[in-house]
Amino acid sequence: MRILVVEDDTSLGDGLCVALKREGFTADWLTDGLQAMQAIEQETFDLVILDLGLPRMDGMSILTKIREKAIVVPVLVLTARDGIDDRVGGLDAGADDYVVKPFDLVEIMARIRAIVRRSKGRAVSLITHNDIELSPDSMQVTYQGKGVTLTRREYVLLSELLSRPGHVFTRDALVQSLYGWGEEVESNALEVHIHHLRKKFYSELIRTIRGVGYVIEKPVGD
Amino acid sequence: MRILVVEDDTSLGDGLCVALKREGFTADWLTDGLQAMQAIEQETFDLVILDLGLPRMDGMSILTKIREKAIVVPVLVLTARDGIDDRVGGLDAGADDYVVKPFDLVEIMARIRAIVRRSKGRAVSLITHNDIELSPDSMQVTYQGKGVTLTRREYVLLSELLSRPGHVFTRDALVQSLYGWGEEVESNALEVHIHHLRKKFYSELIRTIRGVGYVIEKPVGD
DNA sequence: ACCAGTGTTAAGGCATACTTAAGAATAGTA
DNA sequence: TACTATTCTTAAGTATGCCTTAACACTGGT
Repeated sequence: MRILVVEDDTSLGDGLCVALKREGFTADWLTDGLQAMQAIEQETFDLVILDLGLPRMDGMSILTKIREKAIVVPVLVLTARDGIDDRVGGLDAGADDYVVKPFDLVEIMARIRAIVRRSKGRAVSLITHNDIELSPDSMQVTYQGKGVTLTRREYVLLSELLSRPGHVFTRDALVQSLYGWGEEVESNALEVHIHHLRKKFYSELIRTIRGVGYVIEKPVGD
Repeated sequence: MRILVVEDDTSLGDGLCVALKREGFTADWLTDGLQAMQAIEQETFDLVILDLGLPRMDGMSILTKIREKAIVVPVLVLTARDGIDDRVGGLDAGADDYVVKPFDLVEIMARIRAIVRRSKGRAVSLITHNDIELSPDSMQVTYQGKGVTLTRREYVLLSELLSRPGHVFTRDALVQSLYGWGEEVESNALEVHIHHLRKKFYSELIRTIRGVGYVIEKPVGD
């Protein structure tokens, strides 16, 4: 579950990222509006948390452009002002929710969970990779047409890797997405799970980048 | 099958909820328009029963907003007035049906079942799975031709699971569809009901996904 | 060839789920 | 309203299987 935080206030952006990671999300953080727009176009996020006051390209323009380009991603707007017209403008421009700064972390987390839950219910995004089909909606996985039973950890790990083929996930990133920040694991549990996944599918599925982490190869052609 | 009742008249709202629960639905009840709008955005309901005269945000605005936001949920509108223009306005705004107060409980229940059936896209209101037949209308269930007596909770649980074979329902989702948010349950009641269902049918009917929830296997093929 | 990093395997611990039964709650009836 | 029957929840004990651990084998890089 990948979330992009676009916020130029350093302490706020950092705090949000930490809090998000603690909740088990993967959080990326950008402070620049133009960079953010490019990231949104090129990568896939499950949610964008968008401050309105940004350098180089303001939040409202980003929001408008996202909807113009029909990019399907929920957006949670942050603003320092609490003017009604801003709120209305934001919602009109296609924001999924709206939070006025300063906000309570607990509250914003609840809203984030609500948005993510909602959007998951809508989009039936079926992840496909070679002969593997993974439907986040029903938690079902098939390989060459046959159903494959994955345990919870295996499922989380696989869906994380499959969410961005070609992207190298560091061991730390994967461990974090499996366990959050609370309880660190101090053994080779991750490697064991990788092993099980390779066994249930085929061993070339997940490539090891020695000293770094793991990747799923991009399908041919790309 | 989860239904949201939005009605500021206490006795009417309460009466509707009781009647709905008796029919095997899960009913949540709100009296405030704004709260209702938020609930509709954040939760998932199979039907909204909407009074037009509401505090803070009137029914027609809610209805309009639901359709603006493209939230997919059937709406049954209640109104005290019987003016034709209201009726037309409501239907134009996207109501699925329209009932004028005071109404007969039996009649409204029939309409509710009709709407729900229609929205599920089932021509025949009969859910079949292997040797199990479940008719939403009468709350009757047969297994291998013989009638099986299910209690209300068992029925709700089974119909929820059967509504989407192959879909993994998380424990939370099932608890919510059984109880709404009125009364939370804090024990293993869900597991007990699952146990009873397996006993009344066969234990392989419901598969456990450890750490996640439960599924009914898709029949062979796909 | 050595060493750090990674793969493989198996077993024990522990969280999760099942089972059972009894006491609350609810619905039905007079 | 009170009484009874059914249904639901709670709780405790038991069973199950996933996850971690750890020990050892392997692999690639220097």
